[in-house]
Parts: sequence; structure tokens; C-alpha cells
Amino acid sequence: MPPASRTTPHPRPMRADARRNYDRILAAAAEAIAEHGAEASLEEIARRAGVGSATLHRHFPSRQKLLEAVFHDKVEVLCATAAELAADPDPGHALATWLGAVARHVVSNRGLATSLMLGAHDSDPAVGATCHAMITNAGANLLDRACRANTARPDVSITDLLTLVNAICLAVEQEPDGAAQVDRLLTLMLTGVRPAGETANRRR
Amino acid sequence: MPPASRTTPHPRPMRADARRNYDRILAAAAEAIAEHGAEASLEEIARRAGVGSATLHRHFPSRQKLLEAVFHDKVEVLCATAAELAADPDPGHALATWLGAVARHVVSNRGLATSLMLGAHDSDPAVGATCHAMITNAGANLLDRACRANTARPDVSITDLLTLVNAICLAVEQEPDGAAQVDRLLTLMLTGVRPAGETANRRR
DNA sequence: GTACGATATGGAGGGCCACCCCGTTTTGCA
DNA sequence: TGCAAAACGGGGTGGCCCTCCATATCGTAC
Repeated sequence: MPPASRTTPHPRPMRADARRNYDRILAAAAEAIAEHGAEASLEEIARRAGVGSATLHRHFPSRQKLLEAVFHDKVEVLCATAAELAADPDPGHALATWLGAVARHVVSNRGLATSLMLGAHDSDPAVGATCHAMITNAGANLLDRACRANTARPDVSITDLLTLVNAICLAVEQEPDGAAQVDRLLTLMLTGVRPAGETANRRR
Repeated sequence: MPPASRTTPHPRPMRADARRNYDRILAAAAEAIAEHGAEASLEEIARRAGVGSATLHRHFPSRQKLLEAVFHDKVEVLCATAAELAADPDPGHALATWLGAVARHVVSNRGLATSLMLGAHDSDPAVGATCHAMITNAGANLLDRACRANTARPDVSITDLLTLVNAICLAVEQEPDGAAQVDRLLTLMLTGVRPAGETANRRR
């Protein structure tokens, strides 16, 4: 999310060189984060982008801001998915499907979890464009529907669910067999530990 | 867990000054971690303990090792609790109670989560004394009993449960109202999201 | 096409940190 | 009491994040 894009006329449309560097930094950050996770060195990102560290800091005053910019597109995809699923005839299934999609995105984009969770507190509350706000709004509808259809407990908030999803992904992030684990834990979370009658083979 | 204590005769019983410094570092680390969390500066810990930073590194080659040493006692408490609960007539309740206790310890000891989770992979597998191994073993019995009593699904491993508990605590660690959240999420996890009939007031 | 002010840049430097080398001190045993 | 082995810690190295400010670049008005 370039602060002032060319298409949306803002106070100052952002100079060409500034925009170029902005994009370079974003690309470099995406690479670095994919390799080293959300803790990737900001200096190395600047180095990769071929800009000075000061430039990086000017464009992204905090690591959080950079993460949000890097993942903005992916979060938009998730929001779009939520919008589509809102038409699903089975609200419970829609919610579960969407949470699964969120989880999949998070595990395959190291750092996304951090990006989604943080910013709930420290960032400017006026900006509804933070990853956190976007995803929360997108999920709220799905949960509401599921709740009204009586396939979700009414005392559960979308924040709860997203926190759990993120928590699972975070916890599993450094496990070797990540993705597989997430699926199990996620369904486990959704169905609960209590008995269910049916049986399956024991793992680990 | 001093590598070689005075009571348990080891290869070399550890010199007096070494033991003294070891204990000082441990105490200083406990303080620092309580204040600043698991990311506390190692140099500051050394400074507090009145030793050189090299000494700290000699005793604890990695941050992980230090965390494990600091939390070793608390983990032992949890293991003891597990042993007691093994006598509980209601295995399902025992398991839930214990997981709650684990969560409470984790939230009230910043860094414990990290200590419990890590070390599953990077530490010497021969050493069964890591926090991770200790807690896993302690919980396995409780889960087994619950499973046999048909109050826990057989396809759930203790690793799953502990991962989830830790995940919740990690995710909530930087929330302002931490402890309260953990309770909700934990019970949510244990009962699952699926409808249950009963109602409660909606939060957030 | 040019000149000029606003804007953006990046290298240098400060403060902090983890980690290691190696000369010095302490310890415990004979 | 002497002495080798063990432990110590100051200081060096390299990395990190972040800021300052002299310099280079851009967009525009003429």
C-alpha cells in the first residue's frame, strides 16, 4: 500500500524515484522475509534493494509497517475469499474453510502471522487498513452467519478464532513438518478434544 | 540444573567459584526475564550477576540453555502436579486441570513458553532433562488415562495439546488482558467451536 | 530547454548487543 | 605450600537498528 499512489490522488503524489525505491524495498523485503522470517535484518533488506538504510526507514518507520505493506496483497486475497464464501449455503462450512485458508496463507508466508496479530494495539487505530483490521472485518461476517445458523457458539469472537489460528501457525512455524501439523491442530481446535465416538490412528 | 552438582558425583564436581557464579547468573537471569521477557539482554544478566559476559556464555552456551535452567524448577512443579492429578478419579477433568495449570505457569512466567517449545529440536536428544521432554512425559500419562476413559479423542497427542496451550499463551502474551483471554481460549479449545446448545454473552 | 525549490537519498556514526580470544586469577589437591 | 588445571573477565569483532545532514535528483514554471 503505497502511501500515495499514482491512481488515488493524495496530498503529494509521491515522486518517481521515491516510488521506485519503495517498490524495490518491498520486493527485497518479500524475499528476505521468505528466507529468514519476520525477523529478517532490515539492513540486509536495504542492501538487497540497493538503497541506504535511511531510505528504508523513511518509507517504513517500523518493522510492523513494512510487514503490513509486504503482506497487504495476500491479505486482500483472503478478504476476497471471505466475500466469496459469504455466499456459501453452509455458513459453518464456509467459516471453517476460510479459517483453513487463513492458516494456509500464514504457514506459507513466514511473518504473516506476526503481521496479522501485531498492529492490533500499537498502530494508529484510525487506519483501518492494517492487516489486522482488514482480516478481522472480513472474518466477522462469516462468523456472524455461522453463529446465526447455530454452527458456531455465540460466545466466540472472530478475534478469538483468528488468535487461535495464528497461535497454531506461530507455534508450528519452526516445526519441520509444519503444514501437516497445522491441519490437524486446526481441525482439533474446531471440533474440540472432547470425545466424539469415532476413532483414528494415534500420532507421535 | 547445575551440570555437576555437589550431591550427585559427576565426572568433575564443579569448582566452588564456578558453582557460585552459576547460581548468581541463574538468579540474575530470573530477575531479568521477569522484567523483560525471554529476550532479556544476556549482557545485562551478566552485569547483574557481577560476572563477565564470557562466564555467562561458558555456563550457558545458548539462550535456550539458560531459559531451561531458569525454568527448571517451575517445570518440576508442573510435573509434580501431573503426578498428583494422575490419582484423580476423573481423568478428563484431571487432564483439563493440568493443562490449565500449565497455561497459568506459562502466562505468569514470561519466556516459559519459549523454553517449553524450543529444545524439542535443537537440543541434544540424549538429554531427557530439557523442559520440553519433562513436560511431555508428565502430560503423556494424563492424556493416556483420559483417552482410555474415553474423555479424550485417541487421535490427539500430548504434543498437540501442549503445542496448543503454548500457542495460546504465546499469542496472548502481548495482549493487555492476557490471563483472562487464556482461560477463554483454552476452554474454547477444549470444547471446540461447534454448537453446544448453551448460550453465553458475546465478547469483543 | 533551463533554472530552482522541494523532495528524496545514503553514508557515516552512535548506541546496543551476542559471542569469542586469550592473558590473568582462583581453586583444590598433593 | 606449590602447582597444574580450571575458571574468569576485559576487550575486540561484527552485526543490528536508527538518526543526521550534506548531497543528488526530480518536477515544474518559465
